[in-house]
Amino acid sequence: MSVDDSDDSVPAAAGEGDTDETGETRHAFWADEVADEILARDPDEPIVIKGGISPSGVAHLGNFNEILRGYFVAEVLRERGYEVRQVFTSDDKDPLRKLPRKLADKDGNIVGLGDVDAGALGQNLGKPYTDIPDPFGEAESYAAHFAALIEADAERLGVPVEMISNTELYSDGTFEPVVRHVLENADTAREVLAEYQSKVDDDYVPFNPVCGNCGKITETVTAIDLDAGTVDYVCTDMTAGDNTISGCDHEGTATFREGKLPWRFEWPAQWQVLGVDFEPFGKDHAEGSWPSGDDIARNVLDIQPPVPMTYEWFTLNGEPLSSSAGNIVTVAEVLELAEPEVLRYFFALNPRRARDFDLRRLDLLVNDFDRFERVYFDEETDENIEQLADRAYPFLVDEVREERVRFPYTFAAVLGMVDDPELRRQMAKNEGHITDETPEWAIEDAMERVEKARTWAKRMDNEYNYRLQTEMPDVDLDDDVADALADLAAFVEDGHTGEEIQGEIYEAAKRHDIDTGDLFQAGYLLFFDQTQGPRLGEFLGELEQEFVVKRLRRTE
RNA sequence: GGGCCGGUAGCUCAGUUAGGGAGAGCGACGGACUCUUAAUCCGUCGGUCGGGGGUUCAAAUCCCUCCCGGCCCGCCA
Repeated sequence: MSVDDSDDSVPAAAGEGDTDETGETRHAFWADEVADEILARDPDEPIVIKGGISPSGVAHLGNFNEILRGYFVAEVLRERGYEVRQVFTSDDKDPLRKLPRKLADKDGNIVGLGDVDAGALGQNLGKPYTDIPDPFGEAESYAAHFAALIEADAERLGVPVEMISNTELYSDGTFEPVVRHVLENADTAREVLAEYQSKVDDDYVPFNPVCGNCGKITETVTAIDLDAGTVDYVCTDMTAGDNTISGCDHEGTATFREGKLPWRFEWPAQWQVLGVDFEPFGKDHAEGSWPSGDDIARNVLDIQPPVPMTYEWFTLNGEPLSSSAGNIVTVAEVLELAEPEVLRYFFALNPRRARDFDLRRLDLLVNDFDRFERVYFDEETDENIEQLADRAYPFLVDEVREERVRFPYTFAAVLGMVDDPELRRQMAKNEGHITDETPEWAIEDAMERVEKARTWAKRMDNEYNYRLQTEMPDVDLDDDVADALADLAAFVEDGHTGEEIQGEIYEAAKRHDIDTGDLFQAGYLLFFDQTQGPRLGEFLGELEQEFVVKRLRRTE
C-alpha cells in the first residue's frame, strides 16, 4: 500500500544502508534491521508477524505499537519480495477481571460505564471476553465489540491486519495438540516456569478450564486424563489484583478445547500454531513474559521463538497513558486532528526511545512530518534525517506524490477561522500555498487539514481558536482609536489589497498618534471578540468589502 | 531490595550496536520585507550529552557508581 511494486526505478540503495568492513549492513530505518534479523533465520513464507492484546476495553494509541511496529517490518519485507502475513490476536479467552471505567461505542465514541448496564456486565467477572455479551447489545460478544474497534482503527491507519480470535484457536482445535503436549510434559513445564514465577509448585497445572456451571475461568485442576483428552477441576475462588472472583464450587470435567493455557504458555503456543517470525512487545513484557516465553518455546514446545523487539512506552501530554486516570487518546480521536501519515510517522521513529505524544503541541509533530516529507522530496536538506526519510517516507503515505500540498498546520488553523471554502482557497492562494496550476486533488487533500487543525484549535482552546464573528461584539473604543478605524474603513471602501490594508493600519495609527497595538486590538475585538488574532490587514482583505466597512464603522 | 529500558539545547529529535568534529528543526531573541500577531528571508543566543569516577592519545558512545522517569521481579495480560 505504500510503495509501487512495479516501479523498478526505486534506487537499490534505498534500503541498503552503509556496509562496513565485516560486510554487515547498517540501516537508517530500524525496520530494516529487524528484517535482516528475520531473514538471517531463513524463514518459511509467508513470514508471519504478530501483535496482540486482550480486548479488555478501549484500545488507546499506545496499543497500536503492536500493530504499527509490525506493519513497518512487514512492509519492508514485502518490498524486498517476501510474502508476509501480519496477524493480530485478540486474546479474548482471557477473563474479564475488573470493569473498565471507560468504554467506546461501535463508532469509537468514548462513554462512561454508567452509560451501559454496568450491573449486568459485573455479573460476568471471571468469564472469557468471548462469553460476555456486548454491553452495547450489537456485536456477538464483548470481545467481538472491542476487537472490531481495533480493526476499524487499523483500517483508518491503512494497515491491513488479519484479526485472529484466540478463543477460536481453542474451539476449532488449533491449540489442542499444544495443550496436550504441555500437559503431557507438565513436569518440564512446571520446572521451566518455576524459574520465573515463584508461585509455581508441584500442584501447578498449566491449564485453566472454563467452569461448565458458571462459565468462569478456573484455576484448580485435580486430574489430567491424556487418553480422554480431559481435565477434572473444581471451580474455586480466583484472585485478581485486589479483587476476589468467587467460584461456584462446581466439580466438573473439561476437554482441552474448553479452557485456556495460562498466558506464559499461551503466548509461545501462539507462536507455534501461527508460525510467528516476529513480534514486537512493550517494555512490560521485556522482563516478564519474554524471557519465560523464550525458554518455554525452546524447552517445552521445542520451537524457535520469534525475533523479539521491545518498544518503549510513550506518554500522553507528558503523563503515562492510563485508562484508569483517563489519560488516553484513541486513534480515531487523533485522526480527527491530523492525517494518518502523521501518526504513522510517529510510529516510524525509533521504538527504543521513550517519547511524548503531546496533543497540545500537535502542530510540532505535524511540522516534523512535513519536514520529513520535504527532505524525502529533496525540497530541503537535513543530514540528520535524510537517510531515514529516504527509506521510511514511502511507507507512510498511500501514494508518493510530489505535487501534494501541505499547509503549515498553524496556517491551516488560521484558515479554519473562516467557514467559507472559497475564502479559504483564496487565502491559501494569496499566501502562495496553492496556484492556478495546483491539481484539484492536491487542494482537496490539503483542505482536509484545515478541518483537522480547526478541531484541534477548538479542542485545545489555544491561540488559534478564533472565529470570525458574524454578529458584532460590544466594543468600547477611545475616540482617537475610533477615528483611526474610520480612516481604515474609508481606505477599505476605496478598494485595496490585504497587504495594503495591513500597511494602512500602521499609517492610521501613526496619523492619530496612537499605539499600533491599540488599533490592532480594536480590530481583533471587532472581528474576533478577542484581543489577538491572525495577521489582521491581510485577513480583512480576504473578506467581503461591505462587511468589513460596516464592521469598522460599527454601523451593523 | 534485585533486574531491565529510557534520560543529548527551552521543545521535538538525530548521533550510542562498531570510541575521534556536539548536530538539525522548531521556539526564543535581534533584524529585513512601507507591516509586533498566520507566511517568507537573514542573523544571534542556546548544551558540564542526567551527576560523579575510571579505561584510553581520544568517551554522548566502553566500565563502575549514583540521581530521575517508567517497567519487571505476586496474579494477570
